[in-house]
Amino acid sequence: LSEDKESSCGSETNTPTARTFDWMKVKRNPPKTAKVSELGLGAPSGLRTNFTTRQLTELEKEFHFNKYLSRARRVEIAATLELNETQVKIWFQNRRMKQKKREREGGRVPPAPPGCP
Amino acid sequence: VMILRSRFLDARRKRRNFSKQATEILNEYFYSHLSNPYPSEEAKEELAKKCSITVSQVSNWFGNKRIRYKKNIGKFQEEANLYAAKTAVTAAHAVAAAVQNNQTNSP
DNA sequence: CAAGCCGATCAATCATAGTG
DNA sequence: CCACTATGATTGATCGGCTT
Repeated sequence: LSEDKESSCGSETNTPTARTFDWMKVKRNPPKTAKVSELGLGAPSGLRTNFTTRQLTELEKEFHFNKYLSRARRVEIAATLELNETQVKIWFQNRRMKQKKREREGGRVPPAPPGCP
Repeated sequence: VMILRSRFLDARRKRRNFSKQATEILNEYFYSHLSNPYPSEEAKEELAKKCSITVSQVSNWFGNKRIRYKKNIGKFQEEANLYAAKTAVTAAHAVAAAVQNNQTNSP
């Protein structure tokens, strides 16, 4: 027993400690937002889209109405907000997770024990 | 696009650094599992309790730590060695205890 | 087989806390 | 007091797995 095993490293400068493991090499593919199909579309691929306040407000409004979107509704929203259907879909996906996280982390600690002006 | 970065209303972002001890616990786990620093949900809950923070905060901490670590491994070399040594000592103690305990026990 | 969802994670960024 | 760095949180988007 006792042996240490470096899970798959090919060329790590064998330092006693701190080797290079696979998780350190993970690289995500760049976002494929905005396809190249449309000629000269202002949306440069590989960039995190910055939603405008208007878009976020509308999405939020819709979310309170429906937690899940129908295909038709999604197309409508996407067109109105000038976003891809995928972006709208992903937004709702993330929004649902966010809400769940809040609910879970919800019943928490309102008590302000130590000093709290 | 101008200065719409307002992020109006982010009062909740009144960040507070974790206690020195909490950071100590998180780093110990991180460096003792450097080959796979992905704590399970159960491990996160345990760490959260020990650190007196939420599970989400534990997740955030590991997420930030992993990204920042691999972004500049060299910058964390010292820290890595420090904790590696620390856990090594703990492991040694455990092994020593195990050996003593196994003297009369063989599989 | 393709599409949507979930859960976890990534990666870039924001805003603040800490240090010099 | 200010510049610069360390760090917690947020979030659009990706990855793998499972379901529909």
